[in-house]
Amino acid sequence: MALHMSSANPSPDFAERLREAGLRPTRQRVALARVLFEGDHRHVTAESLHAEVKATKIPVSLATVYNALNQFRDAGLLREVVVAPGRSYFDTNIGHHHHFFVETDNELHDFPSHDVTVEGVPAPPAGTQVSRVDVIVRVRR
Amino acid sequence: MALHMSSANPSPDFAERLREAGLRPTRQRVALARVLFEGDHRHVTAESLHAEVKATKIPVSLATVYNALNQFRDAGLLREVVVAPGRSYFDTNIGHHHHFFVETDNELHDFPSHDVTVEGVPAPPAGTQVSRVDVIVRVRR
DNA sequence: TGCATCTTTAGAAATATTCTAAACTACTTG
DNA sequence: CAAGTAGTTTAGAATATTTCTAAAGATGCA
Ligand SMILES: [Mn+2]
Ligand SMILES: [Mn+2]
Ligand SMILES: [Zn+2]
Ligand SMILES: [Zn+2]
Repeated sequence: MALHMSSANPSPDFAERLREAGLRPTRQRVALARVLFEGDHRHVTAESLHAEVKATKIPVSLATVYNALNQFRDAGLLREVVVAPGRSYFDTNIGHHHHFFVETDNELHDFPSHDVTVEGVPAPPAGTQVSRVDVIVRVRR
Repeated sequence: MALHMSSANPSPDFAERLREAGLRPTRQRVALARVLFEGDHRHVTAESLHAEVKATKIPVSLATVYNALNQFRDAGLLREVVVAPGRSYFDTNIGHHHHFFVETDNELHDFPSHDVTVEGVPAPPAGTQVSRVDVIVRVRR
């Protein structure tokens, strides 16, 4: 019986992916990319990612985690989802989708947007262009 | 020619409204309620509201503004809209509506939801109930 | 290998929000 | 209307998140 391949990463050459994004593949950035991108899609906070990477014995400071997350986001490798004051998640799923946010336990779950339609939104304010539409469905237990 | 009445406040008895919400109508809370509720709908931050109320010569601390905003929100007098890390707005419009967020100048604009439909949202995670659906249309100049 | 440039880091700083505990005030009851 | 009490406000400290600084370190190119 064959092992499953990770869905989105047939050849996990993280150094190459970073170079393509215009970022030097440093030890810290490669370690962060590996944790972020080698498995299924994730929603991480700076703190949670920092804890995970430190557990792999690669030395990395929290400032570097913030730097890298902001750079990855600016390069289009991640998107940022803000659900509550002081609760910012970085999302490795950069395709079109929306979120359930379970307020009672601070969990974020994806749902695909291919079935979701947001209709009837009026024209944006004069002189502006839409950059993204976020739908957050807040739920509680 | 008659003066217009403020749309939502035919009799602006703020003390009474606070009592109905289970809050003692203290000098600070009445002053905050007046600024928040006497005109049209508003989107304020704790800092901006603090500055406004201090300008009316009612002494009020920033801690009290935070306390009051959280209490007003918990009482259903306000809702909170989080658009970016560290940018939380309190919204005096508690009816169903959604927002344009102009990222380039941190402005929040309402749009009515009576024309907006969000369709195709899957069933929420098992054991949870939807408390609210937020649609934020992010735009830039 | 040498060098310029970019990156990482510890620690300080900035920002936003909450907490503490003491002083104060609104409502109740006599 | 004079207590009494429970709720409220406050300054300042604390917490939490994120960014900045400047010095040391790593990367990639010649
Ligand atoms: Mn950021
Ligand atoms: Mn809050
Ligand atoms: Zn997601
Ligand atoms: Zn609004």
